[in-house]
Amino acid sequence: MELFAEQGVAGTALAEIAKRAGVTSAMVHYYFQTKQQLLNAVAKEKIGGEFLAPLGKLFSEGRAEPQALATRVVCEIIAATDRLPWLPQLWVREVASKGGALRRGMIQRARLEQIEKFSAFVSSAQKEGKLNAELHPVFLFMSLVALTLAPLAIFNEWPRLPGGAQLTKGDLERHVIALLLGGLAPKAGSKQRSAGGRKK
Amino acid sequence: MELFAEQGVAGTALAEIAKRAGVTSAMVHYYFQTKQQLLNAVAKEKIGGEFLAPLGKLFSEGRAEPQALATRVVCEIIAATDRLPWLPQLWVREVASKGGALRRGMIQRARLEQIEKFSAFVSSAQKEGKLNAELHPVFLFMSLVALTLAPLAIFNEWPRLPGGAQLTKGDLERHVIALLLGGLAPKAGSKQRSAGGRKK
Amino acid sequence: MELFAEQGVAGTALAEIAKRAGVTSAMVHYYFQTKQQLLNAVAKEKIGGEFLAPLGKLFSEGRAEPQALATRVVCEIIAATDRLPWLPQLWVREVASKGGALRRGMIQRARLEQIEKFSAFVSSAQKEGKLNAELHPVFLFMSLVALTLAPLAIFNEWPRLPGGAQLTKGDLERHVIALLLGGLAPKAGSKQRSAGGRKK
Amino acid sequence: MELFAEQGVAGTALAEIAKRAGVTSAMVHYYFQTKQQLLNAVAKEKIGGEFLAPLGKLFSEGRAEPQALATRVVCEIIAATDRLPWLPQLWVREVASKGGALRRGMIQRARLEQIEKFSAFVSSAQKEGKLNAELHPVFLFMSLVALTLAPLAIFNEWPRLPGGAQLTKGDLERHVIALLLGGLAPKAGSKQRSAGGRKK
DNA sequence: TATGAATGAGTCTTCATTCAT
DNA sequence: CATGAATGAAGACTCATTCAT
Repeated sequence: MELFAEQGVAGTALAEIAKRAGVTSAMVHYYFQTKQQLLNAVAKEKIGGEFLAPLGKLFSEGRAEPQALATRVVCEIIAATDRLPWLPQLWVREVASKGGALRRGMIQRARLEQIEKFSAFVSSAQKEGKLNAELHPVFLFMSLVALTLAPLAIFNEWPRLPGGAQLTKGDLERHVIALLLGGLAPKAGSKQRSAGGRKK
Repeated sequence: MELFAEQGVAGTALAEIAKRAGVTSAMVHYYFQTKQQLLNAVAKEKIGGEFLAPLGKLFSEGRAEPQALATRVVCEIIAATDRLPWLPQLWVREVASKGGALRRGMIQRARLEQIEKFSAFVSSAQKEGKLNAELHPVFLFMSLVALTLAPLAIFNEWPRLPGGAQLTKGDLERHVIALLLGGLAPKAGSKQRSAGGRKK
Repeated sequence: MELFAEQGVAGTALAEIAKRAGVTSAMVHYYFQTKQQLLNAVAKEKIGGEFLAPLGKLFSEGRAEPQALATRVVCEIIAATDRLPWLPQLWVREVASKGGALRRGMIQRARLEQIEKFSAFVSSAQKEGKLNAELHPVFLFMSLVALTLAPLAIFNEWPRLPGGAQLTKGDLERHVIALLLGGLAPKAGSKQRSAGGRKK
Repeated sequence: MELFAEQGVAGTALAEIAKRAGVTSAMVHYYFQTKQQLLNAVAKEKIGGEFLAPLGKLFSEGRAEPQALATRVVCEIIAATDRLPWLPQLWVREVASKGGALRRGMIQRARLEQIEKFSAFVSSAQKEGKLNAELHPVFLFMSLVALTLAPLAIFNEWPRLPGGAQLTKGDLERHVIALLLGGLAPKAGSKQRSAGGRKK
């Protein structure tokens, strides 16, 4: 996963993986037949088992407030990147990218298992007035993921800030939660109209 | 840019680009010396000139309210993807990805040209109490980009929703702006109960 | 033999044979040491035992008329392909082909065991005027084999005839025997002069 | 063609061909894209142009006696192997063998272009009583080819005969023509009865 | 007797790059 | 300015063979 994340699936030679594992590339074929199958196997185990599964539990558990749920989701995603440091990179490269090697599988798995539950929950919270009604349930899920994984993918090579400080995961977590808590809160009255419409 | 976005830089043979352009690959080398330089040149012109430059103007223009600025930035990014349909893909693949072919250049350029101005503006707005003080200026910039480009990169192949509806850019724009307007608003009271942030 | 005939010896992986036999490829090596030896062993048993041996008997048996012998040889060869459906293919591929895996062994075995007896018999029949004197004893043996096995190897995938009929082994047998009986008969008079002789 | 004939198409590495031609294997791909296409190209030119085409002419030319035609076909085939020494081997290996790399193409081409004309000619000659009526037109064509090419493929590595003499193409030609002239001749009366029928 | 694990050598194929023309 | 020809380096995959168990 490290190599796939760092160099992309296409950019990683099986021989390199084999070397890192202390074996020959022929042996990798012996066990996995093909590069794609190696990826599938290891992705299912690592991403499915150690990222999506725990995440899914949050959705299934007790019906918390949407705000609390979102907060926990963000924390869970960020915490997952401690266990799986390659996750953000792999996500942008192989899930978010067109033709990404994990895209089809992940989107389908994520969508079926997670998003529908989450969407339903969001929709009902919106109807109850507990959630900003202008948010879109599906995009909200993407937003959670994008707000966390994309910056993590980027700032891991981020140059020093002007002041010299380095960005931390804690900073990101606070930022995202702050943004979300504000953004999720239901609109007070009708005063705020969704400012800028699009032309096209 | 289309080919780079669809197949990734590494996955696109120079010969393919040459063919699409109606020339030989030897000629591409004649003008650009190397694949990387071709990429740099065309990225500078296309991304620098048609995406970052217009975006930079927004920051330099009149000192708007932060909320209004964020809204305009989001609209501008999404509008840019009409002119540059390959932008979201290229961004996730080659900017957001470790080792992405555009990463170094883009991050540096973006950082120098945009982020510092933007950060300064955000910081001062926070001090004036016009902006949620818990947000992080640098991450806020990333958030704007991630909230728009990442979903655009993903949902262009998104399967039909359960209801059968297809997601549109307009949906995304409304969603992101709604999230941001809420998230940017300064905290009203002490607890995080703020039913509806209000701008001062 | 089936796999060797269908895909050629070189084109058949030992693992495939092992799988078909319900064992591991390591075990095939345990018993046969090497692919070539496996082939030799199985060819000796199958081709030697079930094809060449019965064929040899015909030559050793009572001294029939050459015509009757040839007829019986043809019938025997064609009948053998009922028991050993892979025979024609294996013959063209691995015996008739230069570098064929069975070539050396088969040619030597066939030559020693069969051809000399057969040649002697043919020669003496020619001297007695019972056989077309222009035939060549060694080539006559090859002709018998080629006239039967080559068409069988080919027409097993032969496309439908124009009329839609499918060729059968019976058709072939009748054809070959008709050709041979005519060809073997001693020249009646002087009418048919072997038109164009070649020098080289 | 030499390498393909000696070692089979599957057994010949492109690198070997390239070496023989004094170029790199990458260059072979530059011109032919793939091994199969190289084979197709070269087979079309060599077999199609230098073997099948001249052969086809014989069939199209003046309506000779069947015997004369068969004689000329045999001579032409044998003569072709002087120009194309690899022909017999390539024929047994890649045309006659199941899964042979040239099989589909050759069978189709040969069948369409040659066999139907030839069959029609044979049939009509049979009806006119000029040709042994028990022969099968399609098999007769195969017989001509098999009687010549198969022995040529085999005896090019044939060990010395007992007497020490080496077989020559001239010997083969005389033998085949003798066999054919006898075999083609119409049955005199009813004397010769197609001896051994098949059981199955 | 049997096999799972392992591998070295080799195959086809791709591609950025070079260069003579 | 432009290109056809050419190639070295690399990559995925295959397979006969070995060996410890």
